[in-house]
Amino acid sequence: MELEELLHKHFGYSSFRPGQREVIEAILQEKDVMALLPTGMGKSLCYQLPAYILDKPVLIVSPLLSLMQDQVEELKRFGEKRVVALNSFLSLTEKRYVLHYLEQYRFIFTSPEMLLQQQVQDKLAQVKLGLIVVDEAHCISQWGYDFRPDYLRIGEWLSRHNRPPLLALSATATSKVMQDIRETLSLKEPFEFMYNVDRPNIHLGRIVLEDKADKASWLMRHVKETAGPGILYVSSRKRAQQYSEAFLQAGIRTAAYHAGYGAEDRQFIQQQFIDGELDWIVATNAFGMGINKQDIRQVIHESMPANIANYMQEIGRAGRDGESALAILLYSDGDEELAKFVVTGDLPSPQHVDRYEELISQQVLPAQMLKNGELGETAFRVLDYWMQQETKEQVKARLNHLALEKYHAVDEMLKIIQTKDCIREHLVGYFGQKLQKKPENCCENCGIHYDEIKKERLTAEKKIEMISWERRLQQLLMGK
DNA sequence: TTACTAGGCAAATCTGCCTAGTAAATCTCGATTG
Repeated sequence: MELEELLHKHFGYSSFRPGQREVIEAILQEKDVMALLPTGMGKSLCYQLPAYILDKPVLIVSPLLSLMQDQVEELKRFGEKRVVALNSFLSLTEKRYVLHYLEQYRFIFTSPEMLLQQQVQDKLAQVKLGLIVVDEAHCISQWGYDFRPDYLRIGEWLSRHNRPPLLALSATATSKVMQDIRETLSLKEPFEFMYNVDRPNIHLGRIVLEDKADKASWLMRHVKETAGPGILYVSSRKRAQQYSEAFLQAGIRTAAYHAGYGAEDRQFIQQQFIDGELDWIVATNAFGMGINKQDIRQVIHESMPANIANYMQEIGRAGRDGESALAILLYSDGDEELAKFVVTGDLPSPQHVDRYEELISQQVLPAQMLKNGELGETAFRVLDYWMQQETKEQVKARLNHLALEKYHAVDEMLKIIQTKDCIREHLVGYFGQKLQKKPENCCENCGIHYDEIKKERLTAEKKIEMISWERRLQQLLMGK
């Protein structure tokens, strides 16, 4: 049967989206694949279809519990029952059950942390997997070194046994991220597919303001004059709270979103935003992964993103429907200092390294440091990982190098902000690509007609109102 | 590095200024605690 026929049979689609066919063919030829596809372009189909063709279980390593849940539900909507999320949501009994019948599932979603548990590995060794997928593989690079070291351990696990082909999926594709993925996962001469990173329908604004207060008044004005849906990214939970309250007082349907909220609240806010019940989300970088909302019209950064990869991911959430969208980065002098502080603030210090070694030599568990409050949980996890890998001096050098890399990444971002040339060209160039064509309203330096965009927004708002009869009808039927 | 907050103090009975202390993002798992 042709691939198209299989696609139609299993998912009801008549044709592939760009990249899907190439990726699937490579997998079927038992090649390792690194596929860099924008979110919302059907990344998951790249493993879903092969799962049916290969007729063997597929293991998907996913960074977020919520992402796993979403994907499990999506597959269930397609009528697939043999799908499971193996994570800490399961009770001990459930986990035991799932592990016992593991080979009977077609799709097994799990976290890196769970994957590294001995009992899980033992069981997986007995299952003949058809494909291993590392979803959102940029997390290896973004989180592995200084946040979730288990991302780096995935590679060790993979190299230990005879594995099936591996598919690394991501939407972030800087050369450094790609290199980290290749190395950590030991991809064997991978087939690589990379989409065009440019998103011509997103206008790239950059506005330099005096200070924080200036930003606040600019934002209030802007948000009142233009329509959402939009995401405002801020640098702290507290500020997310403050802005969302201010917007609410101005009569704008807004919610704050950050990791300080529980899973249920976050799910609820996210759903409200997706359903069009909120105009703005004011969020920390916790918001975004796995969000598939087509009509986000604006993404504004109130403070500097830590690096270009994050920036691209965050603005890339706008305009998935192909309609015009606006990304605005607000900057005031010295913003980079705070960004640098925040991204390196959690790294263990050389003193922590010495202390760790001291405790080891005294035959005291290093976790004592954590109990004494000598350093935070993240810092300890990172320190503990590296101290098991390398000598004291190597770890010190590594941590120093990590901090320098992070500073450098902030500086690269700053260059984008400060450039007097085309911002789009600069951004695309950072990903090793060449800009094909400059769109209208390209970027701040090429010229953006903000007034026209504002008008467009207002018309868009009316359109939304017209559609809402559907919603009203639904409410009537539901008796709300 | 920055910027907000609490607390102390002067001078006046509420307010303002200064200083020291503190906090600033991302996740999962599992052990411990109230």
